[in-house]
Amino acid sequence: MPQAPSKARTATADEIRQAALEQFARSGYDATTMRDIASSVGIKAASLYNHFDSKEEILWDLTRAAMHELAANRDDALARLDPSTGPRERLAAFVRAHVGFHAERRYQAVLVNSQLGSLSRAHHRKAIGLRDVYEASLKAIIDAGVAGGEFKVSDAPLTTLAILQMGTGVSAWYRPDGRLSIDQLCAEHVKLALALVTRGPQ
Amino acid sequence: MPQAPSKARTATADEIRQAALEQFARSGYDATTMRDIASSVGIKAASLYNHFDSKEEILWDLTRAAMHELAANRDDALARLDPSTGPRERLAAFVRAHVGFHAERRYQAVLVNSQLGSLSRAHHRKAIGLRDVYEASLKAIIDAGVAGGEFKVSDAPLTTLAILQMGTGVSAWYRPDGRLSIDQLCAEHVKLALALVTRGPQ
DNA sequence: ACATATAACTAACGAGCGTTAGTCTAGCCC
DNA sequence: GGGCTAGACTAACGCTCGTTAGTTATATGT
Repeated sequence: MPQAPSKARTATADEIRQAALEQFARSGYDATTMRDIASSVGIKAASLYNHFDSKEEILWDLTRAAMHELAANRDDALARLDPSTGPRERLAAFVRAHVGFHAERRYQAVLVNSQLGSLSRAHHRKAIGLRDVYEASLKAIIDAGVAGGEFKVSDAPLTTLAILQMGTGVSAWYRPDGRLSIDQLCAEHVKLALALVTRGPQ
Repeated sequence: MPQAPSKARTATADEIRQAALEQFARSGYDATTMRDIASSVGIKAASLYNHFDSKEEILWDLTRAAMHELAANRDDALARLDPSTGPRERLAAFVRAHVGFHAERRYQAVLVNSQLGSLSRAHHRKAIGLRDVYEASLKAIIDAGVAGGEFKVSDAPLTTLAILQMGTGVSAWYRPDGRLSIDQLCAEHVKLALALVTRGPQ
């Protein structure tokens, strides 16, 4: 029992993280074995325990990091805006960040979107909490737009989920060699999201 | 090796289907054991093999049925329309059927949306084929609306996926005792979908 | 009533899983 | 240069998995 519990930032630990992320996202947590992960890194399964305490700890390490990076990515995008920026531009910035993350870092996105159920109960609760905060941050933008009269929505909570869900889905089908670049994808999604909060002349 | 290979429509087989559906949807295919399923039905794991040849066959039986019922549900909704019905009403009917299915039969929907990866390669291919046909049927409605000038979209394939994804997401969070009834949910989603194909005055 | 088929049971197999124990080796610090 | 430690290794444990074999009981059809 040598080193610090889990925060190890060594090169091998990062290789393990990378291999586990790809396989958890591609095949699912249950279908991925410790021997699979170790083999990708070029070591034996038992050696993984020099870097992580358990398989679930690897999943949680990855999930936690992905969710924090998703939030940080959004914060960066919104922080770049002038404080007086209106809701339309704030929504656009959120959607660009959201969709960009789900395309550019789709393995992390897939993990967050489909493997939360494999976490321990305590970690699952924390993940749901982070997700709720993330959702609330979009809802706040929409609510502000509605309050200011720039947005018109029939049901704000449902519209929030719809916008998130459109972008989340990107991680399921996006491929780097696809028809649209990430910038185009983000731009299209911004148009779609704005359409959802702008009741046209019916 | 007694009975017909797999088409058995006995009461016990249906109980097995029901139990497996719930647990596959709730916990995932890999995390559900044959002993879990058998226990829900009140029999032993070995007895499951009087009704199905393998665990994967249960999953495929359920997946296949769910996808066919999803398509049949859409066909019913569209068949009720007058042949001269315009694209807006056709899109509305599709979305009502799509969202209604994903709320009312969310276990089947979850299976189709998140457990396809556990199918054998041959079955997986068939499932992807059915999904592609389903997606194409929505795209055809959108294309028709664009061709007729009733719809204005920036990117038809992306808009198709966005509408599907909004509805698909419902199966992940809908609960029968939730804030909105299924009818309300469908009506809201129709509004959202129509907003996506109707470029307002920007 | 008796043969037959259906569908349950108990028992177990072989494989694979996450994980642990104990060992060996190479590089770093005094 | 000798001790120490990080991190790899081999071996194996205990468990659970899907599945099979063989047996038994309960209905049904004539």
